[in-house]
Amino acid sequence: MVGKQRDATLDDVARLAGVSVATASRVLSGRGPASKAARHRVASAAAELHYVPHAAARALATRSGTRIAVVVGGQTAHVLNDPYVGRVVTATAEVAAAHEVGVSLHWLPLHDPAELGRLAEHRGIGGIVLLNPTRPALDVVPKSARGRIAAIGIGSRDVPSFDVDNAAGTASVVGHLFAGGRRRVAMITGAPWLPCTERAVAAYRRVVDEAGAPPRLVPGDFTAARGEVAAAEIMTRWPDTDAVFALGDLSALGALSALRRAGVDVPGDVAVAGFDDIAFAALSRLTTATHPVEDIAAGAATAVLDRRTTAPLTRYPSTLVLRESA
Amino acid sequence: MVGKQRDATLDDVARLAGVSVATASRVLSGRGPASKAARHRVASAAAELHYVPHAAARALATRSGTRIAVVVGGQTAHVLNDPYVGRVVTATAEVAAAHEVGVSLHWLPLHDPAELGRLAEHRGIGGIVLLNPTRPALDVVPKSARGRIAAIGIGSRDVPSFDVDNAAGTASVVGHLFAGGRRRVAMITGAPWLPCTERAVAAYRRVVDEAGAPPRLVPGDFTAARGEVAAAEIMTRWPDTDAVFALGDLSALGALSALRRAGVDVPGDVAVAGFDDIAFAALSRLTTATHPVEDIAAGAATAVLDRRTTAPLTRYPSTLVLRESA
DNA sequence: TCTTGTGGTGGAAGCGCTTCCACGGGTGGG
DNA sequence: CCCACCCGTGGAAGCGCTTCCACCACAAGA
Repeated sequence: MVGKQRDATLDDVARLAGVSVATASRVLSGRGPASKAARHRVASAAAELHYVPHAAARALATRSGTRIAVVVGGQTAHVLNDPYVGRVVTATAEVAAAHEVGVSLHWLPLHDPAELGRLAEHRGIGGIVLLNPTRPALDVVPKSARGRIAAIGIGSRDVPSFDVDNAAGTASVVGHLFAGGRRRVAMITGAPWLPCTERAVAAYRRVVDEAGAPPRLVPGDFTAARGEVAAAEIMTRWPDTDAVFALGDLSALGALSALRRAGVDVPGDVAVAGFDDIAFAALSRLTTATHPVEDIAAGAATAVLDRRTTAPLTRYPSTLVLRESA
Repeated sequence: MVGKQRDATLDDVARLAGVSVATASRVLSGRGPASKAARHRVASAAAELHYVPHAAARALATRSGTRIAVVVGGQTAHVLNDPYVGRVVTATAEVAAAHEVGVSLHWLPLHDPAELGRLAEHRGIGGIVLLNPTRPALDVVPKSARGRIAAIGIGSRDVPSFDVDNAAGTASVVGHLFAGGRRRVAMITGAPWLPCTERAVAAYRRVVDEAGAPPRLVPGDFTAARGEVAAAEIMTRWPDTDAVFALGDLSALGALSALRRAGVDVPGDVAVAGFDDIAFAALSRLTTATHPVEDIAAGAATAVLDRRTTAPLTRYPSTLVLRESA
């Protein structure tokens, strides 16, 4: 039987290494001075005992948190009520596990940063990952926590945040549409107040503009239901539309479904493309661009754990996935 | 500004209530004796100060964990690589947040319980939620943790676990197929080694048997890709099949897609039904039965937090959702 | 009246870690 | 050769909570 005796404590490591707990602590946490000799002996003692620091004790002593909070804005909540949040939380929980911390999920009204401030002050929280935060929301955290913890965003505009390269992804999809001979390309956007939507729309406008075509924009909200309705709106307003690009595969699939049901030949009459490359895109033969949600979330979680609050905007590449729909 | 001063500690509460920290601790944790008077004064003091116990300190003192671990069996991992795990983790993280704990996610080879035992012994873990565990896997936890923590399963057979009522759900769907006049109903199963698959298959057999029809079983694995292939297998082996029930909407959707692409009229020639009622089922007009994953996960998480390791099998009801595919 | 209980209580010792601080023995310069 | 000085070190004081244990009323039995 392995490990039947109690887990090794820092005391055990120190004793085995022949140093004091103070020294052991210093080398293991990498803070404070320590001679090469001490450093080495402590390290091997720790390895030998399979020492794993007790997260709770450490959190207590350092007044740091024991878990990282993933917070979703209230307004955004229903809109993100798709696998997206689940994927973020899952990926975060996975990197968290490796760092001896946990993850908790919070739905907060981000337009009122007070509540977020309260969360940041909370002694149990060691870091915060905000989904699509606004600038003031992101700013309130360091202020409330007085620099104790880091907060970084996923998918915000001009603040430290991680996200897919919306602009490039959008450009590649829309570009492909034109390259395929389409000329009247409409777009179903994401939730209008989200930064990622803005970026994507801007990219769409640019490509369409370069092609000398007029933009055809219909607001969306990432849902399949809205995609269905939006597709109908598009075909009513601009019957000669020959391609639809939806921000988010769910909406794209909704549009695809509505179009086909209306007797439109896809991709014959109208091409349809999405963004995200969710599992269902493959099944439905949807042309789209990838969105490495897990990688992004893992990056964000790692940054928060490292207290890298000043991380630059990090954009993950999106690659085009060609299938039958466009 | 709210809460700019440091969070209230048990000491503050005790002082305000005019009792010792020992007494305050007793009433707040509900353990040990306390007079009505003390009980009341501590309670109101705590309320007044918005006291929230420091999870890390408590965990340190009680040698309990600070997070609940969600573990997915290695063999099961790739098979559950769909939104399912994400939904479980998300729901768990949400109830965990209310209890001042976090959740971490672990992919472990459950056929070798040693690793799981190691996890159970780990000082940071306060409870374990196993996805589709086998009996030995579930048993190793209390043994390794010596009763320190609770482990409960989601979707296991005859052990304390939470799950949807697979049998009833399956029966209702298959029953509906027969009620609609179908007579040669095939089934695409889930991963064969999972208990939930067994239960569903048994229910399918029963209904088919009562209808005097022969069973037509093809193994599945919950994926859309497998659903596509399985549908083809079915139509080859039993060309007169007039209905396909797949355990899991992903497989059902895969089957639906493959069938239509092969020129089969659904639901005209062949009816297709699934199980889970995932978001996409609605979009594809798939008839299915609900699977309240979030409720189940929340129930499991709550049980673990309450250390209710001896919980009985809890089966959540599944309701039939009629749409166009069957 | 004097034991024996009670149920309620507070003091104090940890849980495992970090970190302040004082202290030692080596260097270098004067 | 002595005095700074500094690097490396260990002692010890917490972090906020739980819980053992001794202790104090009282109330009830003898």
